[in-house]
Amino acid sequence: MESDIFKALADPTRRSVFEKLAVGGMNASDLRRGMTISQPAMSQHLAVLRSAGLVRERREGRFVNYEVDPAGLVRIGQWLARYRAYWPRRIDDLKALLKDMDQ
Amino acid sequence: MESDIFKALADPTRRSVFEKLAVGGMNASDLRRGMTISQPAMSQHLAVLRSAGLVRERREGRFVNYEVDPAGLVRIGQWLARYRAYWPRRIDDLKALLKDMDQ
DNA sequence: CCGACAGATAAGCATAGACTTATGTGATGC
DNA sequence: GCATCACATAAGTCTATGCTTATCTGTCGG
Repeated sequence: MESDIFKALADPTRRSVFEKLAVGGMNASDLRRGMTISQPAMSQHLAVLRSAGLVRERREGRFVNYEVDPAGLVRIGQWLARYRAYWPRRIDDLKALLKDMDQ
Repeated sequence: MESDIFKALADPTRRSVFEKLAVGGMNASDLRRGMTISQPAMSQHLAVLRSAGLVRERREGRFVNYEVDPAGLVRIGQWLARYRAYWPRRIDDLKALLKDMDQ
């Protein structure tokens, strides 16, 4: 079910790619700038993100513009919503938990 | 960073274990009921969920009671919140997206 | 048409991860 | 004390996955 999404996000390289795309859509070459990653590797990562519904592509001449696909995020949101019962009820509890998690 | 959490949830067996625990805390043996999984495998899965902060344990005699740890869910929520900008703004857009995702 | 470029795909390799069987550890009951 | 139970850990195996190099597809400028 959600395996593809969580698998896609389990890889740190793919998470950085996704994060870059979240700032703004761009093509595969632009995504590579500043990252030590080969062209095929990037292409493969994008394919994984794409089939997980986290990213979508749009052909633009000989470039392919990638952008965040909200569908993937919504799928995670839906999964998370199933466990709403375990979310800290009071703001103070959440704050305390976040403080605990920091260290 | 979040690799441990997403890796933990990438496995379908671990997601079912987590889901079971979300209904109510129980020990490792109870968790195995109805699942075709060896005792060591369960123990290993629980260790992964535990070190991802998704589950926590409480010793009870010779049993170990496992339960959902809200900290893990909150961490996912925090990650998701970073991409709030891509969440459908209007309810209608969300509904339409969910409808699209169904088929 | 052709050379250069953007990107995808193929095939091989090396490591990570999920399983197995065997054994270790600690609590319980007789 | 000792057998048993609940669980953890060790070590080995097999598959999945992320990388590499090499090659293919498709688009552009001349």
